[in-house]
Amino acid sequence: MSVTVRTLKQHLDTEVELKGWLYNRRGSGKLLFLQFRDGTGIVQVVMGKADVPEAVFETAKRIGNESSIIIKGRVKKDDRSPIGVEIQGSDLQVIQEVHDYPIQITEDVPNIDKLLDQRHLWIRSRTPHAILRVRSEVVQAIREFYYNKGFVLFDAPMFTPASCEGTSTLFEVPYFDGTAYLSQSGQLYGEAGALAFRDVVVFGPTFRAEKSKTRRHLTEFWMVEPECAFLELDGVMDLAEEQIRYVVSRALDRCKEELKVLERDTSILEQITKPFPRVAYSEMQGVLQKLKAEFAASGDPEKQKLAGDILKGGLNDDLGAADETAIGLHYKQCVMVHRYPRHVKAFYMKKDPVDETKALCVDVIAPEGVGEIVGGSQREDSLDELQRQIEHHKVDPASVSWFVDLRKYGSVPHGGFGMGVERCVQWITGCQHVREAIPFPRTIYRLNP
RNA sequence: UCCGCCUUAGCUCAAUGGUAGAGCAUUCGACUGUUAAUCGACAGGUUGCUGGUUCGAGUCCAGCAGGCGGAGCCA
Repeated sequence: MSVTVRTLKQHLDTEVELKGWLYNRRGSGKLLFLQFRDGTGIVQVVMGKADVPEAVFETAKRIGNESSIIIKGRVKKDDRSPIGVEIQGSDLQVIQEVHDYPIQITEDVPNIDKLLDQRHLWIRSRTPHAILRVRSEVVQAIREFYYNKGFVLFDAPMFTPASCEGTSTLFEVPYFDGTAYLSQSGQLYGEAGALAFRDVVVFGPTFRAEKSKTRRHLTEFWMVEPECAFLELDGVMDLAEEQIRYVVSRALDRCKEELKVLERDTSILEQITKPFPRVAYSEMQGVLQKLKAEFAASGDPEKQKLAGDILKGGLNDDLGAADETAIGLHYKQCVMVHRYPRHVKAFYMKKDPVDETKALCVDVIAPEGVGEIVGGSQREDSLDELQRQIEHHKVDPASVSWFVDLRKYGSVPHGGFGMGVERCVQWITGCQHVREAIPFPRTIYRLNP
């Protein structure tokens, strides 16, 4: 019977056939331990010289890592095995023999660039395999969360006429006789969807031509962007909190094996069931000033260095990376910072009626150094105010005239947010580079493989 | 765009300005319970490129190239 490693426990003490690849081999003159990989897991095949034909034993001894093979053997319970079972091998058939596989099994991530050159092969190894399985679970959890809430999946175009957010850099592509830009957010289209379907979610890749070279940036990344009619800022925060909590719990629940392989300390992730602190930007300034003094006075040189960079942008600016790190260290939980100064935020965000210098927006800052994973807001629903902001932010009016229409024909309060899938996966898996959280990462200096 | 760091064997890294080294991987050998197996042996090099200083440069200097981390911007 042909089976997979994942289901082996259901076949105890039966003869099975496994199709896959040789992951690694240890052995002696008369006993071989083949680490066999089939994509669903890794199992040890034990092959005694006396138990198989001599030609089979010689083949098993000879073939190199990643040779494609078919194994026959009996499934045995074994407490020494990480998966509880091993295979008593009786036959091995080679599909393709390999001898020069370029990646070593002793794979930590000392030089990510060299491994990324081999990304098409590296994804077979334990660590990337585990991370990408968590990603798959995270994406599935996101889809189910919105589907179960009755949201309509509302796909936004990738080719767009112009920028959604004036400042960021866009990828230009030739488009017949003109120019198109790759989408950096589906949000504006999501707003049109929300006024048609009430609750929608845009989920797809987005593109940013930012020349960032950090552990947290990609030029192509996936973003989930819910957008809801009649949802105000508090509702946006509720939705973001509920969604993050759902996704993290699902990963903790269904990716235990993967997180074990990744040696992830899940103690902070498990705090996710507690409410997220919601701190107004103006209040956070005070918290940061206190943290700055506290870190400077601590004996820890790393914290002292961090203290120097806290509130570097001044008291009325966007929060910087040091501020986000400090917030993560202090709260050890996802923190929602709301009502930033309007001048640092995008044109479509609604102004705070209580304080016109602030926007009705929220950023969710994840702990453990990942930084911002969610940015959202209540949207400006007043036609006059939106037009003033378009002018003020120097957005091309022609390219957003359809968007302005949404404020002419049945405008209502509405809002939503965007969450970066890779940053979320980076946080959950604790992987060092966001590049590890996507199968084939695209960055400023990498387009291959 | 700016700042800092790195580039030596397939990989990870050593080497006061004075003969180019180790671990892992590969190859060969030993081993019936290994889990990144272990042990033994062989082999592996135009020290990123170009120039300079020096009796002598992997090492010092300049330029270039590639990479990494960070700032800004963002998710």
